[in-house]
Amino acid sequence: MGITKSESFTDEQNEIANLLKALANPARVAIIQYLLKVDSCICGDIVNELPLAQPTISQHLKELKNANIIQGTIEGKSICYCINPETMSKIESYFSGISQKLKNKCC
Amino acid sequence: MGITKSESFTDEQNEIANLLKALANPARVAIIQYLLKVDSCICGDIVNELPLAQPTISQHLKELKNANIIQGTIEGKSICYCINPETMSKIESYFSGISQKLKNKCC
DNA sequence: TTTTATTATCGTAATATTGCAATATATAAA
DNA sequence: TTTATATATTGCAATATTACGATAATAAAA
Repeated sequence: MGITKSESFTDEQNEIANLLKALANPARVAIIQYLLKVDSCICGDIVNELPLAQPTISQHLKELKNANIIQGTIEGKSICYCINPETMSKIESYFSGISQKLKNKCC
Repeated sequence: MGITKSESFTDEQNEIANLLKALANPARVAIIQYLLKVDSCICGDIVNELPLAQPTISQHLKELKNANIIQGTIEGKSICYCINPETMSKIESYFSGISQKLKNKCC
């Protein structure tokens, strides 16, 4: 059906799935890596960095923004995007929790 | 186009994206959580646990297996699935690396 | 106001994903 | 061998995602 049965799962399960979905694309991974690389926050030169058209980048940024993974602040006629450390930290906690639990198990 | 321009990105970027894509679904998040909860490794009673049909679960397990996030060993007439701790640890490292880098920046 | 630069939105085509019924396969038990 | 149990595969319908050209919206500069 192409439609995920979100109602069948917990809010937490859906939240994690949505966060990971926002990151689960090489272009968006590249955007995050670029945002990490540049010292200061950057704006629309992500378009010059990646081999994708401007509307495509804009769409990817929107998805990252919707998921609260990045945030953008208007700066003159351009927009400065940067990573939201809180969301990243939430994702990190999720995986470190899993790794922790796995240490006490065998397979 | 629905097609991701994978060739335009690095192997690492594609690898991370693929790992996250495998986890980016509430049913698969639920499967992972269930696998974490049960002490011993389990088999096909995931089907009884989740509100999805058996072929759907089987497909999700296949995706998790393809991504090396879980592994299954044949045990009699059933199959015992468990989480692959190495892959999980790889994902954890990726995010802890990001969080680490973010500590030295501001936005 | 007009121009220029920057980002967002719309519309659309190509492809991917999700879910399930039906069915196949494999293995143990009778 | 037949039957029962467990899992996988196939085929399909509904929906989602990815990418981009065209165009709109916004705001600074001329």
